[in-house]
Amino acid sequence: MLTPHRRFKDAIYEQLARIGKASSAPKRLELLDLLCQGPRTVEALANESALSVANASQHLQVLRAARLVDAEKKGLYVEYRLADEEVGHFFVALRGLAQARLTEIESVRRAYLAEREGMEPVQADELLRRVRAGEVTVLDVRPVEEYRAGHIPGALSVPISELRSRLRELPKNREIVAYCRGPYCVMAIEAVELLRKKGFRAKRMEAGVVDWRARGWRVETTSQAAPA
Amino acid sequence: MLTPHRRFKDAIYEQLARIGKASSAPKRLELLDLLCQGPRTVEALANESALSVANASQHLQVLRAARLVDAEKKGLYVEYRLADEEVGHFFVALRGLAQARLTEIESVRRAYLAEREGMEPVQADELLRRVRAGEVTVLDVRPVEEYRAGHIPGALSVPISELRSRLRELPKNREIVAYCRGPYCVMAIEAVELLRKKGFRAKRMEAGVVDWRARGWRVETTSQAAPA
DNA sequence: TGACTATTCAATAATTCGATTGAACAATTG
DNA sequence: CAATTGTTCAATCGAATTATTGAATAGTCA
Repeated sequence: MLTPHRRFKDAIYEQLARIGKASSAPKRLELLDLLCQGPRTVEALANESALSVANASQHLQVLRAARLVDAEKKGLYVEYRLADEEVGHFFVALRGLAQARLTEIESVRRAYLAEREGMEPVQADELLRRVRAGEVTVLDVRPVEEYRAGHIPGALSVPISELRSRLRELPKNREIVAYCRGPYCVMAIEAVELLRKKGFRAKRMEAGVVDWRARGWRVETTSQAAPA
Repeated sequence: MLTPHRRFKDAIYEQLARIGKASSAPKRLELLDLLCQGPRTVEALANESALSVANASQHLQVLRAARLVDAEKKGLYVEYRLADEEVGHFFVALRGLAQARLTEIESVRRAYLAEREGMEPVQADELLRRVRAGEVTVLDVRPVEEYRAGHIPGALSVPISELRSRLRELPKNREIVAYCRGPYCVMAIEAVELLRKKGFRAKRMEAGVVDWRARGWRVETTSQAAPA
């Protein structure tokens, strides 16, 4: 009593579940999120996600088995990257669904960000529009490598670690919008706090490059200049 | 050595993983797919997905715990439904990603549909355009309840089971486009086969109502006429 | 070539997950 | 009220996952 029809359906949904399974471990989602910012070595991924290298490697291979990431040996290191833009879009969809449906996420966020984000809730769409229109100075506060791998067109790269010493590069009168890896990354929040304290008009944008890309908008990359 | 920052990230990704976990079992994805077509009772879901009722109920509760579906008691039955349109969009994204990245899906599909789908690969976007423009007669060959729960505007409801006896209702000269639950559903394929044999000009559209909705297009519903 | 490094593999133990079964519960019907 | 029906709960077992550890592999660099 196992019709061909049933076999077919089982096979199809089993394939779909490969994607779900790959997305079912918190640490794998963290790795995916990081990879959405740009390619990285196993070691870098392990460090940033607080995993042992062996453990990170294992998770990465699960992701690779699900065809979500690709690996390429580059010199001494193996570099992992998203297999496809579509993977980023999927991640955005998953994150958006979680945000929309799981109220726990908002609680967690509030508990952590608490008062520091005294930032009035900015109208996300309106802010995006102004960023696109070039009406504000856009700051990418992620590490430079991530900026190089892809950033919002026109954005300046000022990693959070260098921000304090590079304040003079920024306009006092024009509004500044800072972004980082996405809604659950704190770099842009810290940047805005610092900027405001120093008298700048600054806002945080929750969206990151993945979100930008997912909307079908162009992303700028800086080709790595290979030193002779 | 567990910074607040790390705790925060762990908590966030753990939440995201709830969605992934819920989507990690083939049978749950099948249930989701069915629910994308419209609300259903536990029994109906169990039947259509070849699960025992107890088993289906268990899976449904996992989905509910992840806030992907809602349950409502309706008389003697409990009716499950998608918790939100967004869930449908997520399912479409997951299915699309699987289709794009997992070549195995195409193999499985070909192996099953094989020659029967001697159907030339239709340009999906072009077909959608013509359907939207009303340039063709659109046939919804799913069971009536699903048609009622939501269908493509202007579509005629002709369940596959009734198609043979209702051929006279259809135009001989105008092109007919049949759709069903989606790309992995065979009802529309069977419909097109029959229609062609009977001399109609018929094509299959892979997209279903979820896909339609995911594009932000309007879906028509038929309010259930309550019999006195 | 030989030391070194980044990554992966293999084995283990702890945990979680899924299907199955039969009982429990709740609402309806006669 | 008792019988019926639809759904959920609880317990069990086998399978699959995860983190951990230490060893193996395959490259690089001097």
